[in-house]
Amino acid sequence: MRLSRYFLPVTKEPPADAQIVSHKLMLRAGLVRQTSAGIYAWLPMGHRVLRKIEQIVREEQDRAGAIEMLMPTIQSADYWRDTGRYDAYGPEMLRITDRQDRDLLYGPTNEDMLTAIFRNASNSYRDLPRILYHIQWKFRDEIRPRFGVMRGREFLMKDAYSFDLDEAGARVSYNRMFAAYLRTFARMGLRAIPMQADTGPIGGDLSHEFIILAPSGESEVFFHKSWEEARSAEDYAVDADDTEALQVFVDAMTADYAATDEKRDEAAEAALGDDLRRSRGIEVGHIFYFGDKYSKPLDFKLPGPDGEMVTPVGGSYGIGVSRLVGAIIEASHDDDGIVWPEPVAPFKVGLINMRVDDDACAAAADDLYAKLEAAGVEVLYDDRDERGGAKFATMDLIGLPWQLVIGPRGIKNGVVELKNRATGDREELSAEAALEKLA
RNA sequence: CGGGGAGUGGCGCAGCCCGGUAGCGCAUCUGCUUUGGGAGCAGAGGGUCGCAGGUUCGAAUCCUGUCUCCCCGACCA
Repeated sequence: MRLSRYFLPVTKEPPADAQIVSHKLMLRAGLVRQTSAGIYAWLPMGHRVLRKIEQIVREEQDRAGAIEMLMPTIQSADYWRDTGRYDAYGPEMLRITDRQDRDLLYGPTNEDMLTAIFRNASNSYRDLPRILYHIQWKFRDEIRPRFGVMRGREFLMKDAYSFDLDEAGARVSYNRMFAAYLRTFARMGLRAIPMQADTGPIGGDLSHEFIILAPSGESEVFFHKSWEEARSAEDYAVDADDTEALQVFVDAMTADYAATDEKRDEAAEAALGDDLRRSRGIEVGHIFYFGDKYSKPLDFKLPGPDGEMVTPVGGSYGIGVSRLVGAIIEASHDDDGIVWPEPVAPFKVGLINMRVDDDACAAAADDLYAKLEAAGVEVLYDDRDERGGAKFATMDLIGLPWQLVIGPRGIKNGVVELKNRATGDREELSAEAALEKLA
């Protein structure tokens, strides 16, 4: 993409409304624009990041055996009346009336609808277990939206729903999602810590929040120092179809203490002593088991293997996709701007032509741009008629992992400069070598 | 929802108290010079001051109402 033809409104100063660093940077780097309280338009650059994150989530859901579908944003109130949640949900749900005076709502979640759909379309225990998911916009009329996309009213969420014959089966589905979540966040360059969370009226231990450590986090969290170690997706490699191995994995990942403020265990913390860490955290995912909470009121029963009717049990599993954009920036930035982890970066390379009016420079940059594109490298080519300093500042702000600089100085010596945004390391090398390194 | 604050060119702000017909920085456009970390000089364009009513000869400024946004708190992907 040529920057001269792109839509990337970057600014030196953020609007006064923005408080936290990710919100400021998202506005300055031209990722989003606010259109109402807690509602955002995703500009081209932000949209690319959102899609990258969404795709990683999708791949890991698929790997875990979940099946993608898509449900609507607008739901009939009847789905919610059938589960008894229409009156229970409260003002956070945006209620709408259509021209026939039918009650509709903008979905804040989809348990009610999906359970009804799944119930009507499944016939026996052979249709279980299943995990279905979709990635769709939600609306929750938050009392006070804030922190940009971190607590918006409209947000993109991946929500999955499992259906199993019994609790033992549900635990397997739960474990699949548990492992998938750790891999998902690790692939985005995030260290997410699974923390015991409230299970509500169901009880049990099958509820975890996945927390990213960041000073701007909304909740205070406490954990064993072992979670400070960096981990990659490979550290979370486990065969989702190997039930036993999966349980061993989950047990290992929940062995070390980690709790949110609400679930603190003073005795456990005292036992940790100096190994206890405390931080602020951002919740990027939440998984929980809810038993027959929805299948029962919907009278969802299936003939079991022995001919007896069985009420399936389920869980739901959410990831805040749009929130992750903010969370990643909170976890990865410096004074100059965003530092995108490569897997979620909107472009891999920022190609800078230092002197647009220099024929040799322009020719070399055009050539390298064409070759990068041909090699399938996602490259943003700054071909604007700007001074070098302005281009460097823009590139640092938008945080692409690699900056490839072509200027008269290097051209003279037959080299280009490659800079790593995260480390600041620069090296001079031939255009061919740079191409090979980036392709 | 309770408490606080703010709406003035794209962004950040001043002007309001002490009414007299809108200003500054950044950004934008043109020209010249410049060109490896947000250039300099000269010139130019762009707002009628959230909206509605009222007071007044005259309202961005005073009064009333209303809408929107932000911050703190209780709640949450």
